[in-house]
Amino acid sequence: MAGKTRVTCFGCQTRRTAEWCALDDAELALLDRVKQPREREAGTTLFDQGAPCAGLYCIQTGLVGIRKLDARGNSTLLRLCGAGETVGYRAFLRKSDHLTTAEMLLPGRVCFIDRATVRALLTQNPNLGLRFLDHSVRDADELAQRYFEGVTFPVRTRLLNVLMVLYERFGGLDADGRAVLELPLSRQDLAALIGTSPESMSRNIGRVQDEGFARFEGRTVRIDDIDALMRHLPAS
Amino acid sequence: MAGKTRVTCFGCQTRRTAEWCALDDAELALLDRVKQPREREAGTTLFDQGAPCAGLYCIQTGLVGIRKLDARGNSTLLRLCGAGETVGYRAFLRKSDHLTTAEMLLPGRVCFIDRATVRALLTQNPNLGLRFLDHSVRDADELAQRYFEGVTFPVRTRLLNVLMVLYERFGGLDADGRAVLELPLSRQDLAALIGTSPESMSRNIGRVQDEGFARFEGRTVRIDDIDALMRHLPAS
DNA sequence: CCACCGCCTTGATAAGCATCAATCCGGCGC
DNA sequence: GCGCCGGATTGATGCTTATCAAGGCGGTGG
Repeated sequence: MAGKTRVTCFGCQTRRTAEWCALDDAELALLDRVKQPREREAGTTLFDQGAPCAGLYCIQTGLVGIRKLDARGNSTLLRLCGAGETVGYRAFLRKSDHLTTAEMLLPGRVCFIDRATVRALLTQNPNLGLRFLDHSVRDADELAQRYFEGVTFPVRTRLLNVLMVLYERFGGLDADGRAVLELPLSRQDLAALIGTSPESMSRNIGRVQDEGFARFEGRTVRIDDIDALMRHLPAS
Repeated sequence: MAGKTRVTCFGCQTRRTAEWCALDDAELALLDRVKQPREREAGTTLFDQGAPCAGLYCIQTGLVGIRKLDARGNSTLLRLCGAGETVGYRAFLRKSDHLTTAEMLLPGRVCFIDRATVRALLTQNPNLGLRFLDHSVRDADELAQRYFEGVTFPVRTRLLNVLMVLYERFGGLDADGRAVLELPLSRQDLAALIGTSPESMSRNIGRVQDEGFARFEGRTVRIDDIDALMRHLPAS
């Protein structure tokens, strides 16, 4: 136990921004009792495309990537999920197999909540369903936006776009007050995130560097002039 | 009134497959009282991208296309909605402006249900929310699939794909037992539906004709060998 | 009938992108 | 150190697609 805090759902900071804040104390106690927290390494999967849905996964720390594959080995990152987010809920609500794979991109702690418990909580507390409804609507809106960008904008534009999105989520200012972003992704995952090949990603990174928008050193990105970058983006 | 049937929500055949089947008789009576049915011509819009959400639209007959535009005139058809479907619910649930435009592609009758009524019904009947949750999950799944196809498959494959989807929905067999599909869309809308230009659509139609998959005569498509067509599709 | 207009097609051209292949780089184990 | 391996880059090539431009085709209204 030494050095390993026992985190209850009550004390879980991320819960407040998530679906589970709809629960009352009794329901939360149930959730706390049955949840199965587990530390997971980067690269491991929470569930795999085509597998039946065993339950939900609530991310406490770390980063999860939602992937979609096809028979010929094409792979795409549909979205990134961070602390507080619950993944796997669509297959659960659909009552069918997972259409995607959830993979740990950064190590972290994830709680598993079995199907039966979720079903019990959902029937007992209608507000929980409404929270999932909110989540699903946001997901759908985001996917629509990504589809639109995917079929209308070239790779360079999508790259600049995703850089801004990642900056808002993972970026900050360095000691000199300059914008810095530590990418939580490999180049090939970055490519998969905007739906292109690693080679095209590499070339376009070089291109936006030549254009002076950003400097890439490994996984750290320095953005010299954020305003200039944003002016080059299409109105979103 | 002659020749114009007064359709109540009770008698509405399409309701049974839609969100509103969650309502009891009293709630249905309320819906029937406040709903505003209206015949709409092709080309008119139910709501426009950027406009505030006034309420929901329940399609009785006809076909509605959900469009997304950007400042530079790019247009994409995100999805087609037919009889029984309710559109505009995402903006309503998000409590913000519409992110898309809903346009009549075929003429038909659409009922408008104002915001206040929907909100009242939603708080009163938790099952209604769960129905919308189902709808939203299906939308999100479909959009994920479309995004994946959009960034991984070339136009020809996406065309064959959409032809099969449209065939399942609008197709049938002619007198000789051959598969026929009457397209409810212009060529440019067909192009917008798979995220390409009208020129590329035209060329790829010619190509699948040369390959013998289908024959296009105006908006009617004759598919000689459906099995051969399906074998050429990537495993979905 | 003719002019007009939108939709569709076709052609020519250039840009974007995937693919294959070779190379380079950094980390890790031996 | 040395070899190995996966990720990343770079180059060469060809396919795919967008774009611009021109022309056809089918309506509708004068």
